[in-house]
Amino acid sequence: MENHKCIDCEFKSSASKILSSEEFDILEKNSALVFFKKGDIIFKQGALSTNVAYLRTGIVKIHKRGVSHEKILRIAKSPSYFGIPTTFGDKINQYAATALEDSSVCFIDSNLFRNFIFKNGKFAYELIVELCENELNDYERYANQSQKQVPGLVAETLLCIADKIFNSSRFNFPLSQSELADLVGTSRESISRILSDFSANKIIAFNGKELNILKRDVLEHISEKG
DNA sequence: GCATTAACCACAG
DNA sequence: CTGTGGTTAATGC
Repeated sequence: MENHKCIDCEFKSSASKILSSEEFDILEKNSALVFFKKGDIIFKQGALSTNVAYLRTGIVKIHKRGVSHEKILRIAKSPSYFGIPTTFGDKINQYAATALEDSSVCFIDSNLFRNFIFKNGKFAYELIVELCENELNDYERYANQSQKQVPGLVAETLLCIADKIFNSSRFNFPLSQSELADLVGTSRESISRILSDFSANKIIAFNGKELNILKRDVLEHISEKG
């Protein structure tokens, strides 16, 4: 645990911006700021959850063990809450979270968090907005996942990560190929072949882990035609 | 039938 | 962890 001053935090959620200074005091006494390295597990599937998790800085993957292998459900970028469903939906974590980049997370006591929701309607509203945005994004991806061919899904995913997470067409790709497979819902071998193919056609270029999207229009086309 | 797509396996850097 | 080749199953002309 680190000493932290919630009221001065530069990374407040839009919900917590609404809190009063008294509420910030209570928040501070009932939360912990924890730093994670890339690859660190933030919380495990199957473990007891007593805190809400707020991603203050960094990027994490939300993943869940399926019948045969791991499925990445979502990539979350700061600032965002990523442990609300697992804290309020069940006592036991129904999914896991792992840092994809060095990250800092605030763990907030769930009883306190529940109190804020009860007492502060605007706070609750901001949370609902965030949860809804996530849900709509997920619906969008699930709708396509069963209808596009794999190269289309890969193209879509690369564009999505570029636009929504890094706001750039050139960035350090945060996932391994097998993680990308688990996110898209395909095999690691298919990812390898598709990425090689994209590279051979100069649509993208990998420089180590740095991805450069060279032909966004082609990628968009592949993403759409599925 | 024949072609395409993609998964699974195995093995090699 | 990634790249490839062989094989196999499903699907669509």
